Amino acid sequence: MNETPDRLTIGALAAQSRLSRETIRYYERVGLIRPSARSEGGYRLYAPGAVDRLRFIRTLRELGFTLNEIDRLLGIVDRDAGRCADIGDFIRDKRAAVERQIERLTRLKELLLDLEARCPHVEALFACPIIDRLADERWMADAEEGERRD
Amino acid sequence: MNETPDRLTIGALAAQSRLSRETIRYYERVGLIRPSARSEGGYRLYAPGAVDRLRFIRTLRELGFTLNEIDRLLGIVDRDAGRCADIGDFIRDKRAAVERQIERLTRLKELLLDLEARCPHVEALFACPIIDRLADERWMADAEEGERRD
DNA sequence: ATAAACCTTGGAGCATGCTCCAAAGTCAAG
DNA sequence: CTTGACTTTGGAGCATGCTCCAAGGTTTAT
Repeated sequence: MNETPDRLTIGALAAQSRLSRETIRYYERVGLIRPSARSEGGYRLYAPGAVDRLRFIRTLRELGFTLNEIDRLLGIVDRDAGRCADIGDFIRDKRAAVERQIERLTRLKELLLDLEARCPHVEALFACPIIDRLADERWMADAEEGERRD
Repeated sequence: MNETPDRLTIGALAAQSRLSRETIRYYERVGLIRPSARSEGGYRLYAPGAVDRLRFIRTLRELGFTLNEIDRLLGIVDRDAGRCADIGDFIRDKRAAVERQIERLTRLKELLLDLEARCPHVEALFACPIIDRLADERWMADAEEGERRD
């Protein structure tokens, strides 16, 4: 009594989600996912929806979210009103952070495109003005409030 | 004989770069930055350009670059032909990764905006279709090549 | 009924990137 | 010339997110 189209073992889930078995078990330990059942012998069995859940987690990880932040968003997925405390603030802050990151990445992309165009001539690379000055306040993280100069 | 407008101590540099002294020393240990001089008593003294260098590093860190990747880009800054080996490939790959990340973040932003509009009514949140289905192939990391299903 | 392929738990180990500390020396202001 | 703020080195410790392993049980194909 085991794997069927709607009961994946951890290995099958790993293959479909492109995460390792170990990572899936690790995510279980920290509370991000649980098998929907166990076989008689104790094997974890997952519903097919677990594949989407893990891809959601993987995507957010690749975008720089911590497992803790992902857990908060999964609180919505799980309709867990408890984990949704202050979720509004969280979402607003995250959206703002994502917007800032998009802006910065866009400027970084331009720098990289500039560098790319100068390759493969190292001399030309060295002449890149942004790199040369290492200063472009439109791109770089700035001081923001709180900075005091002596 | 010490701090002047063009000879910052580590504390002043930390304040201006918004990194801690400890972090700056750590970056020195791993080769990202070096003081341009030392005082008689052994204090690190930095040229003002160090502020930009550290802001460059901080920005790239915040965008998800590893210290190792940052070191490669600093190889260009330092006109170090040695560290520039294969830099063209590196830049191309990075530019592509940055582009992909911008795309994904843009879609994520849309999800977050949707969720934000549904706040603060938890019921409405739970009704978010993307969250509900946890599937949006336009946004989610996908399988790509290499995935085999049994 | 046996082998190959899979799974279990528990715990150790590791890479990255900091962060903190103690004991001691340096510096600038009054 | 003392005091208090600052700095030094070296090393330990820590948070995150995996990753690997051993010893053993389960499944399934033959």
